[in-house]
Amino acid sequence: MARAATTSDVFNAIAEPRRRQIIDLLGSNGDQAVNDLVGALRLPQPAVSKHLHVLRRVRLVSASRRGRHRVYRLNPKELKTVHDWVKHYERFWTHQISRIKERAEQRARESHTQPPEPPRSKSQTQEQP
Amino acid sequence: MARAATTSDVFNAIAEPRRRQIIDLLGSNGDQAVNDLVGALRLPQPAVSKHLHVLRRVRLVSASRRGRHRVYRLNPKELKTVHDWVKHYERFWTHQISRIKERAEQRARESHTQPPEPPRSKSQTQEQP
DNA sequence: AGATTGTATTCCCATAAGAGAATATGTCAA
DNA sequence: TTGACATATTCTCTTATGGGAATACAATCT
Repeated sequence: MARAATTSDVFNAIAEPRRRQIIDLLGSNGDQAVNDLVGALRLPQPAVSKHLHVLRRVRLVSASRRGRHRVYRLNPKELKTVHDWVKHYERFWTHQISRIKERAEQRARESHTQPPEPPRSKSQTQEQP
Repeated sequence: MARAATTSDVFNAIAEPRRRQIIDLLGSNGDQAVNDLVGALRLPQPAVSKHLHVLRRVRLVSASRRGRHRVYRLNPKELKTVHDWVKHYERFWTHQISRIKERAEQRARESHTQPPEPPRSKSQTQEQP
């Protein structure tokens, strides 16, 4: 199997930095026509249209005609999926107290799931990628 | 140019559902050896090793030898990048009050950036992808 | 040393990507 | 109509993916 389509998922759609940039622009400046985004992103128009196409497939944006322009609007609710997933890990970097607590729980989990193995001569080694 | 490498970025790394699953497993069950993950994911071992390789490249996990096992540990701090980005949009779905406020601000932004265009015969049309 | 277990790496394949260039479609204006 | 403008679609190309299968490497046991 190849990599999942960018349109298969919000996670895949926002993996592309340009698309996050588009989201940010629509979020901070409000609705925009394609050419406004082209100007801001300094990217050829077809590229922008293609990115918008992906974002529309996953419903992160919606489009409406306005004269000859096509105005895009952010639909931020679709980002909730991402937020919901990643917020579980928020506690790991927020407050010192939570972090200390986390480490204790971590150790507890380890001692539950990892029954002490027989002693080993060469013990654990930290590795770099 | 092709799509950015999965190892180029935390965003790209977590686009793959299996890798998010691995992160979740390491997060909830604590450190795990590869075979533990293989059992939980019901995926061939090489596949798991490859996903772990990607996660290690972006520092989402670290590995250490323990006898013949290789134990992987989650490094959740790397998810902060994602959280920081997506939390800007949190207000859009949390409380009703914020939402109403947001809509007002949105309208304000629009009236600033979009000078009223000449009247149009066929007015705006909502479109589906 | 040889066998066994745990994990990583390599090779092949089908699929899709994003960029660039060219072109098609759609809408208003004279 | 013709033409200009705004946007979308289609083509080609290079590159990377993730799965499967086979194999390589590493550590321990007998």
